[in-house]
Amino acid sequence: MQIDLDILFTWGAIAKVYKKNETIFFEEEMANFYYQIIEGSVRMFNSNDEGKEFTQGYFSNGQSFGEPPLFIDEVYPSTAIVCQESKIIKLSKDKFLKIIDEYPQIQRKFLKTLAIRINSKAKTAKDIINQKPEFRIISFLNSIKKNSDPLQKELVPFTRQEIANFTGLRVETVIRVFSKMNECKKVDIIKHKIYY
Amino acid sequence: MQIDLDILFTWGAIAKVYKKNETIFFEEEMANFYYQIIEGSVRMFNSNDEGKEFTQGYFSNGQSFGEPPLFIDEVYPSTAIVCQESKIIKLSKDKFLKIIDEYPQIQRKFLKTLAIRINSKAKTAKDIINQKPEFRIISFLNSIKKNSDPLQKELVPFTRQEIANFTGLRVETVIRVFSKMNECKKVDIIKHKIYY
DNA sequence: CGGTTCCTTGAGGATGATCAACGAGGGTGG
DNA sequence: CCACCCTCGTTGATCATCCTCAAGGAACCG
Repeated sequence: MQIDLDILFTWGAIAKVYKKNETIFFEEEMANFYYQIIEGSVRMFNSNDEGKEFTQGYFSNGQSFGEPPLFIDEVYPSTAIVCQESKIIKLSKDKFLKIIDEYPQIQRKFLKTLAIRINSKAKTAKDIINQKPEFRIISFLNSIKKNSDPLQKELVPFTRQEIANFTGLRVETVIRVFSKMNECKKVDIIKHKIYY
Repeated sequence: MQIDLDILFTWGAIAKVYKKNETIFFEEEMANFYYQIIEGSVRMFNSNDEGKEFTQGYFSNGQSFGEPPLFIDEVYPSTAIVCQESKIIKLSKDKFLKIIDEYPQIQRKFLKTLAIRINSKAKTAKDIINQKPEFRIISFLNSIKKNSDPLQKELVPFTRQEIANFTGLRVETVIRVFSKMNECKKVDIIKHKIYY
């Protein structure tokens, strides 16, 4: 989902540049701003006591993130950091909610956005419960694959650690599963790069 | 979220009685109706090849369910069945979307509802990844507990199997965890009933 | 009181996590 | 061009844990 930049700036939004690995907001922090990425990418994740991380989602150019808590006066369920230097628009919660009220089409688009996210979270939950590391990894690969043709393999633009964080597995497990999948021709691995 | 019954009936909704364990819609089925429970309760879940189930959510009196796919022309990510004889309102997708357009306050409420669900799904995902059966179970117990006072224990109205389905664990594991939690006084078990 | 559903326990096994160590690649500065 | 560093990938051994399977007990309901 993205709101037109003209509208955002008219309502007093500011653009801020975040350095690589800078945190935008923390888990449990009250939600006070609407964020929309002009350029760059953002990762939302949770980490547990032992430092193990779980990635809730990646967001990039043009996308907004962290909006749900704004609608319900809640805290953020996850932490958000930028993966690379990023330019991000920031608008106060009040103004954001006013925009929503003012422009019904925008509200409608948010409804769609949230519906999409619920669907994808439902899918993720289902696949994670399903145990079986290979199953989890395949469903992650499917979720990021652009074309759906199994014959036309594309580069998987994630490190094994990142995939581990997405699937809730450990790096070593991810590596071993990929080795097996390579043997079974389910993926190609060329120079350590994964193609699916 | 619930829409006023007068409005629903005015727009041609009908109420239908479902028998216990009857299926309302299946996973992967196209979403064509809006459903709202007048009386009864509904469970949405996925099951994998080996018959292991994962419960995505329970819904009861007054609540609507299965709306997200309506907004985005999608199929249902899970199956919905009634847990007990239930009276449920059914309205066609077209009419539902018209109501949404017609009444901005209703649209706004749906935005809130979806935001709440995203938050709770994010939490669930986080807790499930966190491994540790006891941790998963406690977070499930917290999510259903009415009062938040740990001293004032209340009956947990779910069977061990149901809790297993919610947490993605096996019955035996759930039972063993509860036995331990009983010893540590984290829960009370009286006549096999669990109090938390 | 018979049947059904739910709960319980034990033994055994599979599997993913953990720990530790090393290899490969890419980029940077001398 | 080489040396160094840093991140990422890889491998093997060991361990803890949850699942599986099997069998039996308890509660509840008509």
